[in-house]
Amino acid sequence: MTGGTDEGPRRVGRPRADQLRPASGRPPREELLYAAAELFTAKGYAATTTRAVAERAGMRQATMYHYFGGKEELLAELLESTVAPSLELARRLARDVERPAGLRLWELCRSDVMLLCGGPYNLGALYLLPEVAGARFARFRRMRQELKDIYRELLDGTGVGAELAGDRAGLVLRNDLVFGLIEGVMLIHRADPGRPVAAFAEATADAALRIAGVDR
Amino acid sequence: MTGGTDEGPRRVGRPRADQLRPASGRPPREELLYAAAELFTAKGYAATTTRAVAERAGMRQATMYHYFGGKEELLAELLESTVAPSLELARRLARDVERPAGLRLWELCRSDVMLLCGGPYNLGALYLLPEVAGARFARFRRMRQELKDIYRELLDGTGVGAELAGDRAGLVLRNDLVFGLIEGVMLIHRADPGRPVAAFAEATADAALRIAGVDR
DNA sequence: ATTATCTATAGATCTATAGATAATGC
DNA sequence: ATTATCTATAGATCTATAGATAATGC
Repeated sequence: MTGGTDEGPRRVGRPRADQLRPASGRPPREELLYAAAELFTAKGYAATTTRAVAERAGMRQATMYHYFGGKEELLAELLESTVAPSLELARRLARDVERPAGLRLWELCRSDVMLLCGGPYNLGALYLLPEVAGARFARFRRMRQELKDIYRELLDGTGVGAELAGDRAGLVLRNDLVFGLIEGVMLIHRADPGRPVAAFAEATADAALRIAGVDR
Repeated sequence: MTGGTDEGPRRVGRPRADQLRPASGRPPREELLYAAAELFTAKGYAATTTRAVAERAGMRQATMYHYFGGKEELLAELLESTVAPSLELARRLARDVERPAGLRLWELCRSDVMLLCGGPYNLGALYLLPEVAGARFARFRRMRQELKDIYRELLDGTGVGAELAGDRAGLVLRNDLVFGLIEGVMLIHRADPGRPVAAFAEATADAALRIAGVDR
């Protein structure tokens, strides 16, 4: 009873107007990223205003600029922080040459679906935004490309490459189909957001391997 | 030599400023739809201004309002006119009970990919816009839902339903996966826009049936 | 002194409407 | 008279910056 309730966090800086600070306990920078993710995925990037992001994060519009240079920086950071863990796993799987490539490809697909659909908001929808093609997001696209190259490496390792008898275009096409299914998984998740994500991720990874023509 | 060159089209109404009218020969309403399709698919809906649409169509911003009530009306018409031919084919295929369901499903997938990727601009990208969830586009979404129901009807008819032994959720999931692949086909097309579309459409239809678990 | 916030606002849009204008049609 | 267009603009934004303010830290 005497102890640690959070009545006064003793913060540096001018207090916020009203009781704007949200109860989440997240630091402001993170709170802004969460707010941006929710709004960008739900309404799109261009349709989301800096005011909407800031106020959902519990601060006034101008205060956002204390933490980020602008809207583009928010999206860039969200994109890169989404693809980063996926790329990390992919690199690890690529080195793990003991296990069959088909299993590793399946695992990568499953994990990516979890990542894109499993969070509190649907990060996968970020990949569908037309703005991602913009120059500001080149770094994200480079990371995404490296990830895709690992998909191809794994697909090649399954023996599909041999089956296609050196038909390079055919291999690239299969990889594009697999990668496209995963990248667009949000379209499927949206159709029934209530479906348990873990089972959905496995089913989607199964589908990806069926597309690939791999028996796992 | 004497005859019908198009020097003076004798148009009603005030002439356009400068030589704004484009050489395409399309009527202005259609020209606006083309311009909107190009811009919406390339830059997104919210990021496209009415000025950009109008000027690409060769007229001043305000003139657009002579043909359309606003931006939303442009997108609604584009969405509906894209799904309409697909829905028409789907209805025809649903009635054509003589042919095996797997073949008909394949044909529907192939045709949808052609429709979404085959045109001069990539209509498929319209389906990825976050704005499509908006209330104004309910009619499009209803049409899209009817199309999706026919996908399921055909999938059910392939015998996958029997194989899944009345596992309704499993059937719905497979259909979501198939439909999601087709709906997101633009993500795959984007990866290599130069690929010949006809062959790409067949390969994608093949992939869809592999996802479905149908042997065609 | 440093920090996190606020208020206020300049400047740049963007949409939609009002009303003028310059053709053809009758 | 009708039509297709134009010019001009009101009103509503939206982004990013300037500069004030109210805390803590030393």
